[in-house]
Amino acid sequence: MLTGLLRRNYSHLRLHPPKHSNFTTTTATATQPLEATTIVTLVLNSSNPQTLAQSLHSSTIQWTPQLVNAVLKHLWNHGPKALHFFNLLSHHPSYTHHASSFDHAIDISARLRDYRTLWALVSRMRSRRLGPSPKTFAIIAERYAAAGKAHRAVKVFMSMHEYGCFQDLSSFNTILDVLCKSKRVEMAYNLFKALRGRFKADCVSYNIIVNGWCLIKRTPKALEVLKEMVERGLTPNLTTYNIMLKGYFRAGQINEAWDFFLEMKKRNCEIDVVTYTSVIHGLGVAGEIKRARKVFDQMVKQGVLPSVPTYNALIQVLCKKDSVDNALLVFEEMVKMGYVPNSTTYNLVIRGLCHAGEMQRALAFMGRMKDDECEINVQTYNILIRYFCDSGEIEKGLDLFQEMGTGGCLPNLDTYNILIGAMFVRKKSDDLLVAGKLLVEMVDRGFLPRKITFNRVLDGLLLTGNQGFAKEILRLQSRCGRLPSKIKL
DNA sequence: TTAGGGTTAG
Repeated sequence: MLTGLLRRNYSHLRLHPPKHSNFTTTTATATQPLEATTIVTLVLNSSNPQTLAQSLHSSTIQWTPQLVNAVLKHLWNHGPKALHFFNLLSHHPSYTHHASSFDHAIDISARLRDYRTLWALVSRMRSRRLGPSPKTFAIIAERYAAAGKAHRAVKVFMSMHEYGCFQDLSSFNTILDVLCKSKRVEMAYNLFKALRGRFKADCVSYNIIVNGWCLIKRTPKALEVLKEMVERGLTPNLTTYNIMLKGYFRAGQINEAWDFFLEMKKRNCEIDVVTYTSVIHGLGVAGEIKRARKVFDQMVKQGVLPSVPTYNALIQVLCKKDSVDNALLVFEEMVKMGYVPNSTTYNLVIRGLCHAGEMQRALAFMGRMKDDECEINVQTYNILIRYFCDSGEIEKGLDLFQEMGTGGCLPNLDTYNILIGAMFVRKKSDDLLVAGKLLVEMVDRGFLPRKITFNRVLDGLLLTGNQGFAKEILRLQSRCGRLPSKIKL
């Protein structure tokens, strides 16, 4: 009965795209082969594994690793379906998976925290002599670290040789970088000190560690490592200096950053576009728009051409600290100069417009992305959905959400969190039902909601008299291992 | 996938 009620009131919130959706008109990835999006629709709509297998095994589809990888990429935000697709295709009579597709499938299982499937895939890969490669281990280590299992990441690295994959300096550097990027810098530094002799740590290894300390805003530590590097006879390069410069800005040490920049110039460092981009961004974030502009003009005079990221940096800080209209002037200027704005550029402008309350102009830019064949990504949708919801136009947010379901861009964890959060503002009982339905759907797609999300939805459903649905959610919460400690089923 | 520059909000 409950599902009937939901279907009646919220049919606009489709769980799956309709059979004959306007898939190709809403997808922005025009560079992908058309077939990939067609196959994605097929996989998303099918409920019968046998019929799906038949379709996938039919001789009309010319499978290539590129096509398989494109489909997996599209299904990235629906992990269970992605793995289902990968498995069905594993039984194809003549096609066999490429190593890169195995890497994708391993990446997806890791993100679902389905470690059993992950290691089963690694075994299959090995028995078919397709790997695992250092890249496979980089993926696995990164996912373990991102899931808060940094020790497992290190263990995986240490056991690589048991899978016929020998550790060398580059895989050592990879694990250091993985740990640093997940903010486990202390652990990375200890591993580095323990093994730097064995692997003959190079300039790259030191740069990774220096960057690690900078990422957690501990610039004195970064300087210490930099000194150590020199003492051991390694020469810092431009990358080292760019890391340090960015680190000062990130830590809010604007004067130190500026002095460091001047020092780099004085010492005739071959300052590059990355250096200038960091300075422009750093000054802008600190509110020093005029100085940022000056540096931008200066770089052109020095013969260093701005890049798309340079324009992005300037556009972002203008949106934040100046005005979106000035940012738009820069946007049009870059286009006139022959630069091709990327998704980030558009997203920055769209966010700027949303922030200024110009929702219609923001939507117009989304249309311009389509015209320019620029990929509309999940961030683009998330920005617009968030601001529509924040400004009380929840229906428009839901419309965009629905467009995602039928387009080539599936919602991610952020999308669900934004929308579920928005379902509480109107204090409408029906909204809570939608929140519950979104919660069910996100779990179905392999996302793990936070405990607080479950609790809020549960409270809401109980308060609005939806005891039945609340019970269903509670069971779901239990299955996800997110049960509050006090409650027993 | 061996290192550095745009995506995040209040």
